[in-house]
Amino acid sequence: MSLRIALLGLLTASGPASGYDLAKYFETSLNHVWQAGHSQIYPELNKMTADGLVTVEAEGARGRKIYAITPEGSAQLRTWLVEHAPSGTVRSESGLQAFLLPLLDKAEAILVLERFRAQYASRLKQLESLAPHRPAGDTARPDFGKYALDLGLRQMRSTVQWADDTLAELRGD
Amino acid sequence: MSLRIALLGLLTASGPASGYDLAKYFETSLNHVWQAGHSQIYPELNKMTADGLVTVEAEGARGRKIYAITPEGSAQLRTWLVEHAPSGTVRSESGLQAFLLPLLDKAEAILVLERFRAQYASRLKQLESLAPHRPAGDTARPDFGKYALDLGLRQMRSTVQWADDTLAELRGD
DNA sequence: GTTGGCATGTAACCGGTTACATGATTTT
DNA sequence: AAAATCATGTAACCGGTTACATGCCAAC
Repeated sequence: MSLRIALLGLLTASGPASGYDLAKYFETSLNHVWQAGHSQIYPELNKMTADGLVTVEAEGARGRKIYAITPEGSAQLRTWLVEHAPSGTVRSESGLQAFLLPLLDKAEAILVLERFRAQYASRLKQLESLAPHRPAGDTARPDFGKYALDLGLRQMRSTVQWADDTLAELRGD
Repeated sequence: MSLRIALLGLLTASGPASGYDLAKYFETSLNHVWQAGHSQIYPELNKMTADGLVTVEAEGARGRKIYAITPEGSAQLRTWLVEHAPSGTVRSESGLQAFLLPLLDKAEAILVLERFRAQYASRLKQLESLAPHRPAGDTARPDFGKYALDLGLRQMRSTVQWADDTLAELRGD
């Protein structure tokens, strides 16, 4: 379900786009929140076309298909947003490593934490370099991604901060 | 893979336990980091037995099987912890809703955010009520879950804070 | 003319969820 | 005697990942 929603959301944010474009948008604007590769996107777009949520607006060179969201697609997107209570399931390999840290002796734990910190710091940097998605000169469409970006930044920062504090604690013992 | 690791970690943290016990530990100690239901756990324990990572130490009433981690299991757990760079994939329905918030008008966005805030606030409360897992009187084993709990608390707090700040912004406009 | 990016697709596999199924023991 | 909880399992399904496969067009 959520893949559909994400695709409908991106189509709304960007206007008509191809599967290829959408795959790229996943990598840039939506990457810290959801991700999907082309092998998942293309079949889904076909199903969504069959279900009337998107239409192939035009076909360009190299078999390129431009999809546009339909009114029914918009309606479904809106309904999901307003009605769907997001599932609370979390699966974080990093969190699992944090949980298991006490298994290691101090020196090893520090090494694991340093790798952890580096990974999140680089993701943070990446997010910081990401300006909210808005096509140049477009003031009509709302500022997509702005809130999610802020949320992502805060979460990344507190995660890096945790790693720093925990490293300091381990080193200080 | 990670399910195995989580099971090995729990067996290390708690000592020998049944699949049923482990399912409960998932709900309590590990819940904010990883989750798994019994239908996933039982088959996995059987596979892990076949692979020599755990053994059925004893069989109790009602077909209860007590599993213990083997040296090979410990080795594999340790290797994963030290060597495995956790994958950065994130899939957050909440984050997706945050991304899509600009689609809604102010009143609706506030409703969605309030639900969001309530959900995370209750998860935060739940985490706060969770003392780090340590069997009474046990000082031999390290303090499992302590770090992961701290990390989880920080992440929850900054998420709730984001919701509060965003609500304030929307209401102030 | 060959390399690289554009563009779409399929198939096998794996991990996780939901639902079904069964039976033993304890509590009320 | 009935209800709740303990305890283990299986099967169908679904979503996501990896790998395979193909062809077009532009730039060098």
